[in-house]
Formats: sequence, structure tokens, C-alpha cells
Amino acid sequence: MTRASSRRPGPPTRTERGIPEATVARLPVYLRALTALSDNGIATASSEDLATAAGVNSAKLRKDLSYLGSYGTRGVGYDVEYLRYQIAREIGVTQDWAVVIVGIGNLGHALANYSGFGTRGFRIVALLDADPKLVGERIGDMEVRDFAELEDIVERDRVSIGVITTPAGPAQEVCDRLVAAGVTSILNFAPVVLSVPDGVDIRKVDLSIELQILAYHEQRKSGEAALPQVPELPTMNGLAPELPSVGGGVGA
Amino acid sequence: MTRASSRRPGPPTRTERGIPEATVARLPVYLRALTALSDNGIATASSEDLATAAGVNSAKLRKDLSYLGSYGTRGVGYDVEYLRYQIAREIGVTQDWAVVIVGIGNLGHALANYSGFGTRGFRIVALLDADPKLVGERIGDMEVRDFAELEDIVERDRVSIGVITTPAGPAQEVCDRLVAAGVTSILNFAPVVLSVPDGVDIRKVDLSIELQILAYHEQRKSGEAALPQVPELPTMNGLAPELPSVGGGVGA
DNA sequence: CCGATTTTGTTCTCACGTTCACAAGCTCCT
DNA sequence: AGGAGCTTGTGAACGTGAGAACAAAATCGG
Repeated sequence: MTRASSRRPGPPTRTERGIPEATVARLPVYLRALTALSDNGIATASSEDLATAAGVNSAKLRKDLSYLGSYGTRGVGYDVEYLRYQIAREIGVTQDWAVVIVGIGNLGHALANYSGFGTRGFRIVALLDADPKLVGERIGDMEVRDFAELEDIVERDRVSIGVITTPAGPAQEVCDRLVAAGVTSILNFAPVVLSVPDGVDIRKVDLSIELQILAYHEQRKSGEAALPQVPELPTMNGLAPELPSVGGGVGA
Repeated sequence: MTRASSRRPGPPTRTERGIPEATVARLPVYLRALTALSDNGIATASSEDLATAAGVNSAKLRKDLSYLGSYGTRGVGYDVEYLRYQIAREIGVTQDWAVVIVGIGNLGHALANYSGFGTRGFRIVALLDADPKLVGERIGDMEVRDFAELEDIVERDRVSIGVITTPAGPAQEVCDRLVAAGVTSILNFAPVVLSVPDGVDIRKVDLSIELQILAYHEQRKSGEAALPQVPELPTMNGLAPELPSVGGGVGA
């Protein structure tokens, strides 16, 4: 997304180990589908089977896999275990990534407890919060530590991924501290746009945005012709005699 | 995403009230940026200002806004309140949407407490869980109710949006019940691909997928030339002498 | 009133992503 | 061995999205 890219504009040089971003975003889905098939004792699957399990169409799946190499067998399909390992390796979840979670409110709590998080490949090494009242609390087998310890922890445990679950207010500051400490990938749950220097990847998960996108489509469905018909305010300046107050969701 | 679309393939008919999906996904971001500007007492903003606040470039922002109509003033910029209202109306958050949350585990708890959820426009009308041990528990000013009451609640409160925060296992069944009850938009936090009939929109939020995408880029950065170099397993069948076990994250 | 300045709305071009369609390649049966 | 039947991998067509660039419209100063 916010990949700091130095993409060569010129020729159709596609060979440079470049997997399209859209494909990267689907690889984890394929990985999960393969794991499910494997758990069901299925050893071989066609692109059609896999595509169904992953919720995409088979042409797209085949093209996606073709970026990784030629791991299938024509006339047969894909060996589930083999492909699973290749995708896992490509994504990088064959090694362990150390993760810190900053901001142990409701959401931070939930993530700390979330076992599915412990999908092998990721290891939560610290839960941090600046609030002294929270520091020391035990969650599962971990203890909340002071945010001030961030730098030590990042260095000692080679942390490369940070998860921000603070309110919107402190999020940018937390982000800056993470980056300064050496974290180069950030997953942000706070409802703000964070700015980071080149070389740092950032992804955002935003509940209220997702809901609003659903609302948009929902409105289309129910309304269709019955849209509340533009209350077309005549002039632009000095408008708003009782504009319904509508928050954008910045509130922490 | 999984929009059941009856898009006319033929001519360049663009006028049919069709806002590109990519634009729809950004409107909530603009809405939030406008709200922030408004809270800071800023009455007018140029596309440049807005773009900065929203984390996009100004050309894209202007093009996005142009799909809604001509709400700016050349040489001046946009009236913050006016534009905010227009976007809110377009998205549909000027009206109230009733929401149910199904699955009151860690994440469900967190969402139930999440005040930023109460971004005007969305109203949680029920917290549901099938576990009798949870039913009756109070969370904030709400009480967890039995999943069996779903149909009644959906009908009585005109619920159109459902949030699934169950483990992967029961998610599809919960989804089917929601759809059968009349819910036409679903936000899914369970790590599975849900299938829904045409006409139902579904969006997915998946922590472990986001982490894996970050891991992929992270691997590129640190490794670059030092990639663990393909352990190219010689044949395909009968491979796997000790393949590192790598979960895809289906585990509930 | 006119020209300079600002900023929008839009057009054009290019890059990216998706889907189709089919040749290449593998297995199995006769 | 040879042909029938599948299924992959990919080339080509199509559609969507992004960004540069500019004409059109508004304000402001003289």
C-alpha cells in the first residue's frame, strides 16, 4: 500500500522478482485454504478446488500462483503440502516475526488474547501501554509493560512489526516512536492517517470505514429510486440552517 | 467487493449514478478528514489541504469528489461543513443503521465497548451469542442475548448490518442465519471465506492476513539478496521429509 | 472593468488487475 | 505406443484506477 517504491518506469522489466500487490494480498488466503484442505486429509487439489476454497475464480488463482513459479502438475493439480510450504516461504511465515502491541485498551486486550494470532509465524513479544494503571496487568501469559521500554524491547527481540491499538490521539506519536526504534512494518487500528518515512510499510484496519462502505451499498439497495433526494442547499456559503451533525469517526 | 452487479457491458454509460468502488472506499476517509478540519475550526479547505489530511494526492481527491457532483468553488476550495454533509449523505450515514454483533468473545467484547463505533450513523441494537454462559452478561449499557432471538430482533429493529465475531467454525452457519433473517450487509472478522447469495454484501477484516502481507514486505527488506534461497525439493510427490509446519490461521 | 492569481473539474495517457481462451504437458486406458 | 481427457501456465483483450496536465471559473487588486 504505502510501499516506498523505487519502481523503474521504463521497459516491461517484469522479471525483477516483482509479485503484484494484489497477488500478495491473496497469498495468505490461499495459504489458509491449503491448510484447511490439508487438515481434511486432502493431498491434491486442482486450481478449481483451491479457487472455490479461497473464494476466487480459478483463472486468477492460477495466474497468482504462476508468479511464484511452476508448482503444479498439468492434468493433475497441486500437491497441497508442497504448495502450502512454497507459499508460506514466499510470504515469509516460515520464519518467526516478533510483534509488539501498543495500547492495551479493549481492542489491545482482544488481540493479546487472540490465539489465532499465534498463527505460527508471529510471536507477540510485548504488550505496551503508557497508562501506569495498566502496567503490570497480566493477560494470558504476558504482562503489560511500560511504553518507555519500547526501544529496549525492539532492539533486544529484533521486533520488526508493531501493532497500534491506541486511540486516535496518541497514534502518530506512538508511530513515530516505533519507527525511531527500528520497527519497519506497522499495523494500525487507530482511526487516523499515519505518516511514516519511506521504507516503512503501514497497513490500516478500520472498523468504521468498513461499516460506512457497507452502508453506502445498503443505501443503494433499499433506496434505489427512493433516495432521500438531494436537499440541494441553494447557495454554498452561509448554508446550514440545521445541518444534521454527522461525525466522521475521529473520536478516540 | 462481492457486489452482485448487473453492470451493463456495452457503451460508456457512466452517468448511471455509478461511483467507482475505489472511490467509495475513500469517501469515509475524506469524511473523517473533514470532521477533523471542522473540529479545528477550519471553514474552507483546498483539495490540497484535504488531500494531505486524508493521506492521498490532490488529483485523486478531486476526481473522487467530482463523482458526487460539483461541490467546490474554483479559486477558493471546499466549504468544509457543506462537503462533509454531502459526503455523509452520499455514504448514507445521515440515517441510522441498526447493527447486531454475533459472537461475544474477546473481539466481540471489544467492539461492543468501542465507542468510536457509535460514530453517528450506526447503532448497535443487540449483542448475541449462543453460549448460555454468556447470555445475560452486561456490557456497557447492553445485555448479551441468545442467538436464537436473532430473527425477532432483525425484524423488529430493521437490522440490515450484521457483524460476525465468532470463531471460524460456526461463522458460515451464523452467516446463513443472518441472511435468512433479512440482513443484507455483513462484516466478517472470522478467518474464513463466507459464501452469501447475490444481493448480500460482505466485507472481511482479517488480522492474520494483514500481518502476513506485512511479513512479505518485511522479508523483502531484510533479506533482499539474503533470501533463504529456495530449498527446491527435488520431486513433488512423496516430498516433505520434515516440512516445517506452517499454519494458515484457520484455527478458531 | 480588466488582468493576475488561485484552484477546481475534467480529459488524456499509462499502469495495473482481471478474465478469457488455448497451447503445452501430464496421466491413464486401450 | 498412441490417443483421449484433464489441468496447468500464459498470452492477449478488456476494464478499472492513478496521475499529469490543462481549460474553465471564481476572487482580488488596481
